[in-house]
Amino acid sequence: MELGLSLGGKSSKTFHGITGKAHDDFTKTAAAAQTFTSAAGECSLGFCMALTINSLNGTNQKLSDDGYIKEEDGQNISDDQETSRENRKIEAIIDGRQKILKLNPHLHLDLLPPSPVDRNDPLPWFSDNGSSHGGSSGNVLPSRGLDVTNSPPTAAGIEEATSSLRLNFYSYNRTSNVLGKKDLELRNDVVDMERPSSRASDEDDYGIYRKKLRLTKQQSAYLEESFKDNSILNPKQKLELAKQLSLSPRQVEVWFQNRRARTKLKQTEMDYEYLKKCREELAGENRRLCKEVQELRALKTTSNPFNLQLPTTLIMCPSCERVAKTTINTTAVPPNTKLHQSMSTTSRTPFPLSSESRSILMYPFLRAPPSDLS
DNA sequence: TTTTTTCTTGACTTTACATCA
DNA sequence: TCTGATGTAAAGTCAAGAAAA
Repeated sequence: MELGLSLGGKSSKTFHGITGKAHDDFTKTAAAAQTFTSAAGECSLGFCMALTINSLNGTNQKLSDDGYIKEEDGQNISDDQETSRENRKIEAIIDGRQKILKLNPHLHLDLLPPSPVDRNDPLPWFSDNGSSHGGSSGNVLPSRGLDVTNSPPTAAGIEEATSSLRLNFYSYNRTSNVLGKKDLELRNDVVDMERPSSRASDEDDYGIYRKKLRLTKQQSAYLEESFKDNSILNPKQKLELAKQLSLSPRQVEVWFQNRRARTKLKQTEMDYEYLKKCREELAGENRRLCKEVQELRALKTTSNPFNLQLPTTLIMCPSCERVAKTTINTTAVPPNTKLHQSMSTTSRTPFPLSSESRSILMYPFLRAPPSDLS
């Protein structure tokens, strides 16, 4: 079987990307798309789209039991570039299908492969208060299948369901990367909707558009709570969480990786802002002190007119830790001498010094602030 | 109402490191 | 002790989709 994409209802080209189980579903989709086309008319979107399904035309792959596309003879299906180009339009079809659902909510579509996870297994928030999360219909998990038969879904419900539906819909074997043993185990055990790892572009090797999953608010909230408890999951916790949320362990792992990275980024930004503020405060303090030094120097010049341009020396008594400024070399004056006592008691400096000014004299390296601080 | 810009976030690749057989 | 395989965190990045302008 083969899917054909018809744009404008005039041309029909083959599509190799989806076969097997999806055929029946897409038969419905195609019919619905035509219904949609006739209902909405060609004028509404400027063009009309319909998906039709042709017989399999020598395709070399089939859909495996787990919903993944398998190659039978090793030939890469992406070789058909023309087909790949057509595949890019699948996304538009999906969007169109959403519109179809809005027009005909009783249309039943279930494109998903059988899920190993019990769809009726309630999420924790269900078991807590029994309330369903917003937008979804009852106990039908938004990330599992799309059943629009029973109750007309809301727009949000459609979006939630279809976002995950796309994820399942586009699942296939990861052929571009080497799979680790654990990956294979996870895929076999839990993962039924693992998406391709290759992200060389927004379309994969088969030319199918990658659609981005959006976690529901409930899923995000539950992950947030888990992150508060423990920002790093061990494999067991990861599997448990994935099962509870009906996500793949890989998705949970990626979510936690991103969460850690973005938490760290926010923390770094906060640290930067704090340090920036400290720097500004210190720069202001430095400017104030430099200004005071200038004032003191000016005061020194005016109050000591006889201060000649003689070599000066700052000295500090090792016993009393008092500073003296003199034009003679008194560093060799031994303590407890008359000269030392005279310096210590009467003329430590040529002018009175405040404690702050003394400290400045003791640290004469304090000069004008660096240019980057001023 | 439509278009453009910005932000959020799910997912990917690469690298480095730890552990184990 | 060395080596290769494996798993995973961190850093950087891309891009879809939502939100804001």
